[in-house]
Order: sequence, then C-alpha cells, then structure tokens
Amino acid sequence: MRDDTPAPPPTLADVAERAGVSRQTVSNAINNPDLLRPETLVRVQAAILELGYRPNRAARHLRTRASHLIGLRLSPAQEFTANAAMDRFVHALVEASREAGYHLLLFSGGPGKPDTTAADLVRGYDDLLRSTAVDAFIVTDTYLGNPQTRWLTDRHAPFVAFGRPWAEPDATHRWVDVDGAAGVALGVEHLVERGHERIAWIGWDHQSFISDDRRTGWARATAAAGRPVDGLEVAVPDTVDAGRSASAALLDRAGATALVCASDTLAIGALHTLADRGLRPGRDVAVVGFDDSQVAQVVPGGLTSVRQPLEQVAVALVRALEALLAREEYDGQGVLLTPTLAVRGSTGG
Amino acid sequence: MRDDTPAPPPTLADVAERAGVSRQTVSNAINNPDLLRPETLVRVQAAILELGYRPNRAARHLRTRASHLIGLRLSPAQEFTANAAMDRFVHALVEASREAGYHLLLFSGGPGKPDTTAADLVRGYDDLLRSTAVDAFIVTDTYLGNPQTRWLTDRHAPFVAFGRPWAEPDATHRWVDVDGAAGVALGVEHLVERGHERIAWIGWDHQSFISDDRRTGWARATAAAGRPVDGLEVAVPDTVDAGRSASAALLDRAGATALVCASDTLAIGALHTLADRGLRPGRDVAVVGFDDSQVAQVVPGGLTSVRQPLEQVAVALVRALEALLAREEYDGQGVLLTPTLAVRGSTGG
DNA sequence: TTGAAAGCGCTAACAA
DNA sequence: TTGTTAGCGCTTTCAA
Repeated sequence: MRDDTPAPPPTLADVAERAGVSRQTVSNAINNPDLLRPETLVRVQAAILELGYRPNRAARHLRTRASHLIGLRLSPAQEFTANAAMDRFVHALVEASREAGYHLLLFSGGPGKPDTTAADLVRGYDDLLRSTAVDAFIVTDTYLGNPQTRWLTDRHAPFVAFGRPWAEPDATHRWVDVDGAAGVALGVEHLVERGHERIAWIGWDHQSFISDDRRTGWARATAAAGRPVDGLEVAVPDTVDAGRSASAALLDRAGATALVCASDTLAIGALHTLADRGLRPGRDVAVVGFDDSQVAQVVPGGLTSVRQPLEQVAVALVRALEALLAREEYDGQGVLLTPTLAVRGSTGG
Repeated sequence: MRDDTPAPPPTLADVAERAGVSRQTVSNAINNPDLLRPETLVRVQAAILELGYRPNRAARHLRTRASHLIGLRLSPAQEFTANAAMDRFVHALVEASREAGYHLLLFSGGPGKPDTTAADLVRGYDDLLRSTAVDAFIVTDTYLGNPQTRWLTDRHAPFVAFGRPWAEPDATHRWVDVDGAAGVALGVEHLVERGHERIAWIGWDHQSFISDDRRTGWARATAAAGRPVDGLEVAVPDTVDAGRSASAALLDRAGATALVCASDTLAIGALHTLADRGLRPGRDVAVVGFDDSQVAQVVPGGLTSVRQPLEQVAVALVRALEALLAREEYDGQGVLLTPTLAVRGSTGG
C-alpha cells in the first residue's frame, strides 16, 4: 500500500519546539536575525535546516499583505509572424524577478479574441487586484488607446510599464522603454557605412507611437547622412505578405538599395521578394529588421536586426517595481535603454 | 495632494454587514450557493456585486491549503535555434489553466547555466513545495537522466508531465505526450505521395528518447512504403550548422531527394545547404522539419513541419492535474496525442 | 534578547 | 437555513 499523503511541511511551531525557543524567536531568526543572540540564532538555524523549514507563503502573505508575486498578462501568441520579443522578455523577467525574490504569475485575456471590450481588457487585472493575488503588475502593451495604464492608475494599482506613456504626457507611473529610434538609426548608419544611397523605410500603417518612434530613427539618420527620403517610405500592416508587396513596390518604383523595416516580420517579407526575384540579400539589396527574432537569427544568410536589450529591460522593471513597492521617491523620469544592432548577411555580403 | 493609498479591498465581513447576514452565509453564497434560501442568496450576491468583493486568495489559500497556482519551470530560452514550442505551450497552458480556475506561476533555474548539479535542478521545485506556494507542477523537460520526475514522485509532490516516462516504465505519474513517431510518419507519407524515393533522416546525436521516437517514425514509414533506409540516416547536434553539414553530406553521398529532420533547427540548416547550392526547396529537394516554429511559418517558401497539438496538450495536462488533485483513480495510461503536418513550400512545388 | 497575545480573511465543523 | 466557534501559519505589537 503506497502512502501518497505527504507529510505536512513543518511550521514555525515545529522549528520552535526543536530549537527550544518560542515561535516568535524563530520568526525573528528569519526576518530580523540581528535581534537574536548569536548562539540562539545558530541553534534556530540548525533546526530550520534539519527540518527543511520554509515559511508558508499563504500565511506570510495574509499577514504581511505581500504575495511576492508579480502579475504579467500574456497577450495571445502571434503565429505567422516573427514577433519573438515576448518570449525572450518573459524569460528575462522570470530571471530578474527571481533575483529580487519574486515569482511571475501569468494570466491571460485581453485583445486577440473578437468582441474584446474595454472591460474585458482590464478584467484579468481587476480580479487579481481585488483578490490581492499579486503585489504589482508589469504592463507590456502600452499602445495607443489601451485603457489599462489609465485604469490601473485610477485604481491606485501598483504597476510599472514596459513602454513609454506616449499618449499621456502627464502620466506619473514608472516605466522602462527601449529607444526604437536610436535602434533604427543604428541600422541606417550601418547601411550608410556600407555605401547605400537609397535607404527605404517600411513601417506599420496602424496608428502607433512605436511605429512613429522607429520611423523617426530612419528619417533622422537618413537625413543626417544626406540621403534622400522622398518616396522612400511606405506604411503597411505588420504581416509577411505586406512586407513582401511593400518591398517589391519600393524596389520597382523608388529604386531602393536598402530596406529598413519596423519589424522582423516585414523584413522577412522583404526577403521573400528578394528570393522571388533571385536577388541576393546583402549583395543586391540590404534588409534590416527589428527585434532580432529567432527567424532573423536562423534564416539562410541571416537577417540584420535591431535587438532590444530585454534582459536589461527586465532588470530595470523589477528594480522600478521594488522602488514603487518601497514607496521610494520617484523623479518621473523613466528609464530609456538603447538597443544594439545584430549584423548578419542581409546587410553583409 | 494625491492620495495613493488605495482603499483596502472589502472582506467577507463587509459583505455580511451590508447584506445583513453572517460571514459564514456569505462564504456559503460563494462556495455552496445551494445551501442558501434563494432570496438570501440574491441579497448576498447583490452586496458582493455592489462592493466588488473578491475572496482574498491568501486567506483562502491558508485555510483550504489550495493556492490554485500551477508551477511551471521555464527553461532558458534557446536562441539561434528554431525551437519555439515552449512559447506556444506556455500560452496554451495559461489559457487552459484559466478555464480551470488556475494561474500559472513561473520559476526558473535548472540546466542552461554551467555547473548545474542535480540539487540545482530540483531547488526551484523544492522551494515552492516547502512553502506550499503551488498546488502542483507541470513538468516539461522529462528527458533521459533528468532527476526531477523521480524526485517529485519520491516527495509525493503532485505533478503531471508533458512527456512520457521513457526511462522509467514503472513510473506511476500522470502524463501527456505527443506521438512524435506518428508525426514524422505523416511527413514521410507526404513525401512518398509526392514520389520521393530516397528519404533521409537527420536526427540528434545526443542520447534522447524523443529523437529515437521521431526516428522510429521515419524508419517505419519509409520501410512501409518500400523505400530504402541504408545510408540515409545521420545523427548530429541540434544546431543550424549541424543540419547544414548533415544535409550536404546526405545529398552528396547518399543521393537523398528528401530530408526529414528531428527539428526545425536542423531543417533550417538543410535549407541553408539548398540556398548555398542554388537548389529550390520543394522542387529540387524536399525538406520536413519538426515543431512548426515561427521560422518554419515565415521562411521564404515556407517549411513543411510537424505541428504538435500544444493546445490539446495543455488542456489534457490541466485535466490530468485536476483529476490528480481530486484524488481520482488513475489507470496509469497517460494521454498520447497525434500531431499534424503543416504543409508548405519546402515539400511543395 | 526573548515570549505572550492578537489578528490578518477565510472556511470546516458544529450548534441553533 | 443560518450563525457561532475555532484555527490555518505567520508577523506585529507589547510586555517581561
């Protein structure tokens, strides 16, 4: 007969008994070791070790009102794109959280399904907030018109955002972002160095500050290098097919020699066009993507792409969260990080 | 002066007072509504709604010893590969868990870092277990020699596994897996239909039941179709470069007309070889990958690939978890799901 | 420096 | 059908 009733984990009382002290002393040994006489501390620590004691999180949470859990909403996976940033970001965040003594609690919902209302968008946040399941949120989809940062602020819900409050200059929440313009500028400068004259931009057609930001990097760096911009710009949906037709049009009608794209998805579309026409990426036409997805990394020849420093972003977000929860002063400045350029065959040769 | 002290969420007592009943009656209204007289129930529910009451999870967890949290260890992201299954899987799992009233708690650690010991491998599990942070685990990396399923079993820790207990025929835990052999066989049959004669296999060289399983599908389906296997098989590390050289060798030395690969990563390597030689995937040489990664979906021409039904896997895992936690009888059978084949240009025309 | 008492918000067991 | 009592395991007073 197999016993599948695990012994209940030891409690503070068990440790106290074993060490011959009161429960409170054990609690102090864990949370305020300085308060104990060294020899008592040693005795308690030995008992903790022998019993394999770990404080019960529910009890601690109930008492201290801190779950040490960070809520993160996972937006629906996008297939048939090269949008890989979320995956790398989650990994980085788990790691950064762990180092700060937090775990990540994932929840879902929000856009992706048809008929998503504003209420649906915040429902997941609302539930976790009311049930005090998490200490704070990390909010990632801060695109235009998304109600959640506003909603969270109005609720006094603790959160930090990955993404600037573009649309709300008076927003007071902490945020971390990546300088997309600087990233794209890196790509343009790289192309200028390689002698390109007609450097085109393929952006998104939906109203988006992120797209505008990245486009700015192209416009500025191109102009700074004395290269033309007129007629070298197009805005399309963020799909492979759109990138494909947009790139074809830019090659045909604008004589572009290089294509800088707002995403790897669009850049892959551009590579399709080159493949269709028997052109060699990097030799005949250069292509630059954005996000350094797995696709960019492994596509034959390789795709040069702007890489967001997501590990740094994660660390900065967790740091901001700690400051927020510790009610530290905030200067309202936010953290803006600079991406790098992963150079590969599509601009090489 | 901005008030940033949110009002504390209402408690059971607040609802009770408002509805003019006792706390216990409110609790029953939530957990055993049948016990209440309909008119009382209505009154309590109205009070719950007015106050926006949600039960405090910590208190409930402490009392019922159920956190409604599922632990999942995120293994380090693999870059420079096309291994995308984990991402899709996490999304599917969040969704399936939500429908069952659970949230996912992510933790990290384990292989990936140098000097990982067996103790490191189980540390994350151990911590969460001792602190009663999660109700159960979903274990994904059940490869050979991984101590954690054994360790969890010995601890009587509740868990279900994504992956068969290949190495432990006497294992008694619940599991869900995908029939890799059947998936690869689908690929081979598809190639046979398209008239291929010399269908080669590129597998992994590290000792792995998963690799063996997938290889079996190739060997069986190839033999069943009366196609040769001798000399048409190679085992290499799971990298793009290895896939590239392996495919080159199979084309040169074995006259392969089709390459079936144990992963999309290897398949992408094969596409590199074709690109190097100016061969057209799907016309000159066919390539089949495994996992239907984003890379397979968007690479120019498209890569035909075996797609694991991860949404079904997630649902089956959560169902198994519920059965486990409800202490239902278990017949020891496990759940084996069948993948599909996503057909694209690399086997097309 | 250590211990005793109280209570976080909830639900199981029992009583009315 | 509803209410009362007790206690889950912890930490925050406060007293010794």
